[in-house]
Amino acid sequence: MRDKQKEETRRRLYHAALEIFARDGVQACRIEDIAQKADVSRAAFYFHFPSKDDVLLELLSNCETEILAEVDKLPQDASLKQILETFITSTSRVWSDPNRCKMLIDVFAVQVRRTSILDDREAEVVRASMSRRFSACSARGELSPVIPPEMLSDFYLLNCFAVMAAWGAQPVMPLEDMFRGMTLLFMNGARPPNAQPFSLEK
Amino acid sequence: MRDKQKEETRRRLYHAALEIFARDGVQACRIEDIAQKADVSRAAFYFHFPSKDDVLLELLSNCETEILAEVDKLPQDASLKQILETFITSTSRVWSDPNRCKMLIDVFAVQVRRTSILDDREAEVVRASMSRRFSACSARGELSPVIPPEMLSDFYLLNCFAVMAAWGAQPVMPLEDMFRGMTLLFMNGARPPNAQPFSLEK
DNA sequence: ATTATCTATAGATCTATAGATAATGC
DNA sequence: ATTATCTATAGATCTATAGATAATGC
Repeated sequence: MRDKQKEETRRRLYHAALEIFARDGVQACRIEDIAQKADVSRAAFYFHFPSKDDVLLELLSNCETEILAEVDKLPQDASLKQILETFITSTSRVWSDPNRCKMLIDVFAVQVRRTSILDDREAEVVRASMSRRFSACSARGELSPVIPPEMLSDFYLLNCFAVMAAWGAQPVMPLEDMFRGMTLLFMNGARPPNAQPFSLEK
Repeated sequence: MRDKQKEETRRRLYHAALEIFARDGVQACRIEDIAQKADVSRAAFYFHFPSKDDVLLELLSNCETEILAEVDKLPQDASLKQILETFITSTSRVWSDPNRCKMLIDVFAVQVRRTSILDDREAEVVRASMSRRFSACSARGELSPVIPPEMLSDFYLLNCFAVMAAWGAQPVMPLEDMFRGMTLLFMNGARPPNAQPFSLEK
């Protein structure tokens, strides 16, 4: 009963925060307004969330769970094409939500600051899952052996985040189309189709 | 004389801020401490910089100027290889500085939040210059014609920033080596060397 | 005299914490 | 009685601004 009340308060604060973020901006908004909308004191907000940023990380975590729900339905031996198609479709659906997309840039910025990009892979479920998928595909020869598959996966996800941040700032085309263009670039490279492999001096 | 005094105060505040950032972290540090180190009042800081973030943007701008000084020495018709070599060498030299590199993640986060990634290309000198270089290379057939060269340039720079942020968090190898690996991935793609071009359904 | 630079300070907001309230476990 | 949740509040820090000081231009 006490636990239920606690979760209910936390849930109200979470949704109130997202509303106020969307209205005033994450940085500019006052925690007082969030608490007021959730009918609790300002200090109650801090009891549940150390800071505004932690609300954004929870939003990210919820979105990741939604995305993974679809990707995890694929069989263990799904092809890279299937995996990326599914990931692109679900990610663009989840983040195209007109309220969520306003927070994309802030979510990205928090994510950058909070997690050292190379570390802590298991803490982020999408990162962990995609890393395993990329490894499986690499073992089947679907990826270049030059770079470790976990690193390829990290670079791919980072490019996805960049696409989302860019799209959040200025949605010139559907998010899904931007993902597709970036994915083809990631897989095929920026050199012309029939050119020799690109190399550097050293 | 008044101008000289103003610039001198601003310069002192800028360097004091970088010292305090390196000591306490950008988010955690107090502006009071910066002002104290520069021997001015806290309000004087705000007179020169709207916020801590603006100090970081000035740091970024100074680094960009250093990097461009070398890239701009190259002839108009420099090859993509020459351009990327020069960019990688100067960028890794500029940011490997042990004091600067502590701020890489914060600089990246500010950059993400401040500039909508697709907009305002001319405001950032490196972005503008690399965009022109990529366009010239594209016109000579050195880049894939599928994606506009300005977009390729943006993606490349974003990957550079990602590499820097990752390296700042955990420098497992020299920054320059990370740049080289990322550049080869960017140009050649993640598919295996002799595979067919990767495509998606749609 | 006017203007730009900077200080002193008021008011807003945040962060930390002592304590009130109500649920839980004995 | 003990503990978890939340409030009230003190103290820290930030942001905005009125005004002091000193340089500039007439």
